[in-house]
Amino acid sequence: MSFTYPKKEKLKSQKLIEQLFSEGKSVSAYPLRMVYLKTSFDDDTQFKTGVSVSKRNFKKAVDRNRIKRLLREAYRLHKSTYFNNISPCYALMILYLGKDGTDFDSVETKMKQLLDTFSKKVSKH
RNA sequence: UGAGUAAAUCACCUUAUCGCUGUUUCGAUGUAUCGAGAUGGAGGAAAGUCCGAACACCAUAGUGCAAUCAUAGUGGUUAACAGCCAUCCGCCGAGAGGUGAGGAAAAGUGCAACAGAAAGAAUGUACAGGUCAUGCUGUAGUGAAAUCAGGUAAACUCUAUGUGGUGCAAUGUCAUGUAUACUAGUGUUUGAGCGUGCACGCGCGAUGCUAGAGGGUAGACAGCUAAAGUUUACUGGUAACAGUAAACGCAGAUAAAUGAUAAGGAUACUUGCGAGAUUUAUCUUGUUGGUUUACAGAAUUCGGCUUAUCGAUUUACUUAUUCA
Repeated sequence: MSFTYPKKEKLKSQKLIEQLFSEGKSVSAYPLRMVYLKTSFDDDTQFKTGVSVSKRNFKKAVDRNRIKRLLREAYRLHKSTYFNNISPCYALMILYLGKDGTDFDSVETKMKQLLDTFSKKVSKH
């Protein structure tokens, strides 16, 4: 697994996302929260991940874009270190719950925590 | 040099590493992907969605009436506009300039603070004049306005002109799925209902329409970026703008790309320290550290308007002072 985040690994199907939010479980490391669901994909990808920032907390599109970019970047850089030992397929959605802006360092540390707790929780079962 | 006015331009940069996305070339095969290379990848407002269009569909979007809304000196400009340019007039400013919702008050209705006897209905008080007599006439006094065909139309109104609707989630093709099922009402050529309020006309229309309850899909491609295009030069025009020539080929994402990190530099501000100048508390400059670098993110595409915006630069002009 490399540091890439191509189109295939993005969660796009509206149906799957609805299913994810209604049936999925979640872990959180404030201000981040990850919803996940065990599933399977038609193509070979193991994970499909989406990123979301509430319009309620960030009114301006620039701020939302900025945070989504930071989230994607942090996910991209750290997913390989935590996901190598996981075998089943998962759909993931990472949410940003905070109301204030942030920087890359804090997002990175929180992302590590989040992925760590996720991988531990999943590998138990 | 100070103060100011009006236009125009720019919107931090460079390198390295790791990524995202469009196009294209080559190679590999499991024929749809992978790998490698090359090359594009946010704005002046991309924003608000306020006007005007292109384009698409709604019977050939057709006629009349009504309503609504918009515009409002004059002339020009444009595909079009409520925009823009020029100019007249009013108001503001010492000026460069700014600003205006600038058609009509003898069609009608309404409204007018304070002051004042009285505010659209009539005349009161004082003085003077005049008459047989009388607010009959003038002056004073209040006020923006006191009979003047008064003011007011960012009050109704009238006049002139314009105005069909829905918007790229339009629309078309392919794929996938399915229910021409059930209940009630209504209707089938003597026509329910639909297409804009009404009327006419025209068209669609029975596997219909309305209501209830319920089921399914929600993917791909086209539309989708060559355009009333951008830049430069010349010509015409006071100008908006138009014409000619040359060059360029300039984002196309879709849970939505254009990013992250590190280093260095630049701009502005500033703490401390140092130097210089003088008007002795200001300016110029060196260095170290710190803080800044705004508003803001394409979503069918253009022309405008409006709003947000740290700052920087250029040009033209006005005015004050000094010098010649």
